[in-house]
Amino acid sequence: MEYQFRTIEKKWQQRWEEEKVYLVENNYQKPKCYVLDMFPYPSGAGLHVGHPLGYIASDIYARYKRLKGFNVLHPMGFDAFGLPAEQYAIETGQHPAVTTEKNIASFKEQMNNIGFCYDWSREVRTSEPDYYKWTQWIFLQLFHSWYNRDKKKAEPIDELIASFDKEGNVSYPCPADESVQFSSDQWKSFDKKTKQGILMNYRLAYCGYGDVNWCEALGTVLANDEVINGVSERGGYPVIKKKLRQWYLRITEYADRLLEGLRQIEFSEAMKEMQSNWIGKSVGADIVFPLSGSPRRGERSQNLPGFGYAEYKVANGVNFENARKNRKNPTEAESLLWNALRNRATGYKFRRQHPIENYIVDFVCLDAWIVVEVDGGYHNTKEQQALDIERDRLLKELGFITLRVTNEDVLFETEKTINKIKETCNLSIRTSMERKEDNMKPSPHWGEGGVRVFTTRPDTIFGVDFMVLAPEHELVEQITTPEQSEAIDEYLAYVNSRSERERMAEKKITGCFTGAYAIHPFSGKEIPIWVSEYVLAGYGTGAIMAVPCGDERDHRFAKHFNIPITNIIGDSYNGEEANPSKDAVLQNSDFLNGMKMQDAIEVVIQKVEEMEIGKRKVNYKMRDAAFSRQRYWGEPFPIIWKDGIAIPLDEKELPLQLPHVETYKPGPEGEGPLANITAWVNQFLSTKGGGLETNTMPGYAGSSWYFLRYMDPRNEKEFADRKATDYWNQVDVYIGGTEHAVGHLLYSRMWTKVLYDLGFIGFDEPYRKLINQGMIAGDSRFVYRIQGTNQFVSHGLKDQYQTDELHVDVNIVDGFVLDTEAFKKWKPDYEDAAFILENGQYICGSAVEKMSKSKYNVVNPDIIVDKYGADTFRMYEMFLGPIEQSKPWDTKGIEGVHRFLKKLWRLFYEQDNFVINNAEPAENELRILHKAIKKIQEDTERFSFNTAVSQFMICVNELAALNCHKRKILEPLLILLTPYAPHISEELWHQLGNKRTVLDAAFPTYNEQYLKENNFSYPVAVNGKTRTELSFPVDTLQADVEKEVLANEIVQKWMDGKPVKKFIVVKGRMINVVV
RNA sequence: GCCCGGGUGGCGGAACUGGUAGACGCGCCAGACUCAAAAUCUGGUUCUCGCAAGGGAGUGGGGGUUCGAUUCCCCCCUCGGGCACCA
Repeated sequence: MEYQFRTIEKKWQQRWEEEKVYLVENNYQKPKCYVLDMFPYPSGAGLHVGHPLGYIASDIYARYKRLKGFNVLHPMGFDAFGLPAEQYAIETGQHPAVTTEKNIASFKEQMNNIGFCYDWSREVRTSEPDYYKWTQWIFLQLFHSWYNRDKKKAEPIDELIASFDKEGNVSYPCPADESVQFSSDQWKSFDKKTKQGILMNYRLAYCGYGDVNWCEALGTVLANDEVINGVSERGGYPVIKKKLRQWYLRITEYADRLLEGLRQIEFSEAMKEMQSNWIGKSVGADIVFPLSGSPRRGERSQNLPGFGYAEYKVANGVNFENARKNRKNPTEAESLLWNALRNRATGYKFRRQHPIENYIVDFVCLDAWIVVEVDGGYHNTKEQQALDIERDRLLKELGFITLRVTNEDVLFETEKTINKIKETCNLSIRTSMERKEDNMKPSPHWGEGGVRVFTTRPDTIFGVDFMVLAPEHELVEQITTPEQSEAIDEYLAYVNSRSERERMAEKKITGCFTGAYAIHPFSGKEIPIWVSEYVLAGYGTGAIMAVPCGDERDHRFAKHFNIPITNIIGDSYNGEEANPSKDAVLQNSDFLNGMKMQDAIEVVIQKVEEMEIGKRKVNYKMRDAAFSRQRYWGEPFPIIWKDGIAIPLDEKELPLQLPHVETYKPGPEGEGPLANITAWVNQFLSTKGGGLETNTMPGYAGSSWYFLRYMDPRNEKEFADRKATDYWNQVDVYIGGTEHAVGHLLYSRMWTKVLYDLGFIGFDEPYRKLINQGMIAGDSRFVYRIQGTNQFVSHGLKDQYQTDELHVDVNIVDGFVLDTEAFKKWKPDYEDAAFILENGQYICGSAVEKMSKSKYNVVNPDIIVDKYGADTFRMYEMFLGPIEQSKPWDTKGIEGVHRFLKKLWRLFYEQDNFVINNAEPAENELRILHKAIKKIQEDTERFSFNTAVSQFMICVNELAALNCHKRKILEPLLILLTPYAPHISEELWHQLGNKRTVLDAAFPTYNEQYLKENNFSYPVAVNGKTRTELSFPVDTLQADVEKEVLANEIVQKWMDGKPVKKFIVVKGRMINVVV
């Protein structure tokens, strides 16, 4: 009987389905193992041979664990919401639900063809209402929660409200805007809308405003990759940034825990690095460099007190020094008042002797915009009073209210005075809050006056030779001098004309001087302020202090623009190259001289904090995640908008179903298509008095928690039963591509942490171990058409002609040999193609490229399975190479694996005779078997499937050589093979007379005893070069070995009479004689 | 520009903690079977000098540590992948 793989495979696939062998029960008694694949987006193109790589690996592992006695959860589902289906709907009018359904059906058929052990009864689809009901539910949990920084966990928002009632927000500063401060009384006095506005600034799922890529011509919002060089990919229409109301997830609050969590999970080092780079934690300081009083071109626009230190130097000499001196010599009243105001004693943060414009005020609350002046004796003169009035007027123009108190007020009616200050602040903050509500954007942190930079190296502060602002920095417009105005405009126009990509890849140094100067906070030195595209607006403060001697880019910039470089590290800087060391000893650095840089960091931070010109700061690159899309095919938000307040739907009202629509045109003003369906939007109008949110959720909503749903997929009361989530717990092995490194994996980790914090599940990392599968690249084939003709010349002869290289469908090429008849039929154009052959064949050219339709190098697994069988396909994909490595597909190579299975078959059948016998196995046969058991078990455990397949081949080759047909050897071998080639294993297992499925057999245990060798054949090297082999019993004494080796003729020849210097024996490895 | 991952026969790859480099498979060559071909089987196959016995070189290049390096260290070249020039 021949190996009829297709008959066997179809038979068993059917039997397994009928007998429901893959049904997984929540059997809490058995040890569990959860093996998960990243579920696919069901695209219209179907699977190509690259997709199943990870699925086969996880399938093998899942089956292996089952044989090892585990209750294995190995489910599959579909990430069914998404843009392509909607795009397809726009183009063809077919509803996304219909095309998605169709695509899923064909995906499932392709998968089943390969023989995966999925329990389809647990299938989930993110676009099904009974699934997205719980996506919406989790969204509401996020909406109803905030992050308690003290406890480092999410908590219900009600607890925050209780705290506000009690003490305002003193304990829990607002994560969105630190300047928002209020007392318990104030909180209570706020109206509903203000309160909700403030709470929105704390919620884990919140609404804010963000830029989108808006294309007027297409009337729609575009994804980043749909925008190329500032115009839309389709049509090439201009794209502008447009502010739209958007939902966000406050993932930044979890930055630290996401970083911490990486320590306890088994992701590859590269993956962990990618995630921590994305989170991008850096520790340093924010430092403000006051602006020098150079003329500016910008108006004092918007009545903002911008650059508090302007003219400061001109008017008062080193005025900043004065402020510091004044602080050290306060009057009695000032001292008393400072003690009453400092450390937020009133609930407001006050600074003293703080410069604003060209004044130094006694006390100021920058959040409430209140200045407090303590008037002593000399304020009573007429001239002084006039000056004071003028000063108050100017400050008022900047937005400050000045409250004047006398020395007497402070000294004798202290409490009354303090209360007065507090009330004034209260009043002010309310109006400020309202202003904010109107603008819907956070106010800048006023009064810091100057260029605020973030630096991780405050120790280098005396090496600052210039400052650089991002071109987008708001100060650029305001500080540029008239002389530099034209140059700056030109530079900004240049930057504007460049795409992000171009700016990123740019090696050239570009920049422009603004004409303005900042003042060094310690030395008082003037520092030129430049603009350059190498500073990014979105990171840190969008401005840097440049230290050329310690930073490579700063150094190049300084050299390029001839900016003098200050050396603060002596010999450690050679004048040619920046030295970013932290170990050098500081020089030229005033009070830091002689200090090691590493130690100076802390000293400087303390100093700037003391001087109140900066503070210690932990900075993250990561931004909050935009969580809404202006699209139809996604989860609707369970939110109603009423009078500008977001009102969540009740849990009982979920799922909020997506309405059926006929067109997918965007709504007005860039809203999603749902905005066009007024009946749907207003379905709660009568009961709740508002319309529904018309955005939908992004792709990663459904995929952030699907691993939980598989545990209890049909639960109608909860997203999953707690008993089930406790049992199945973390995913033990998660397999998928690297493209999800920072998106899906980070969001999913965050959601898990939130659900854990809120007590819904018992673990806070979703995936214990992650395996990344590499891509399978296509192996393209080319034909060469002689230019201007329909003649094709074989690869070896093409250089004799002028030819065009054209992709040809790999499916009509055998190796490199083109099937010319099939080629003629391939496209009408080639019908009467002529060929110039070499040796009677047309040889194609080749190249390894990404597998894609347009390159005609896509190989469909169905065709391979049809020709060689699923078992061969599975093993071959694994045999190609290490799972995490990318490699090219080569259909030719599959023959070897196929031959292996045929050879295995022949151990059971010779022609039509079943040749299995019950004889006792010989020692060498047992050694072969147990060597295989050991190796294959170890390789499977460490996901080294390619070497395991090799071992199968070695094993079968050796058994075939011995003509071994013994049941006691072959039966365990079949169990071993079951995870890799389940169909043939099951068939032969039954041929051996077994009645129950091999899927539940027990994995054989290997016996070390059979592996023991009595003799070992040692390679003998002289001076490291192997010269001969000598066999010794493994337990021979070294002295005996030495004697025999040295007596050996060949060894003696190579020793050439020289004395032995060293004699090395590595037991069971090798022998080396050194002469 | 920065970060990550790779470079081993004609090809995919193996060599787990430094110990016989090239397992296993493809391809190729030779042979068997056959009228012939396919299929199958057997043997060979890193390069190089040599009829052979045997020698020499060899894991991208150069240097180093070591009795011994594909493996560890330094420098360079090169190919993939990613990026938000990350201060």
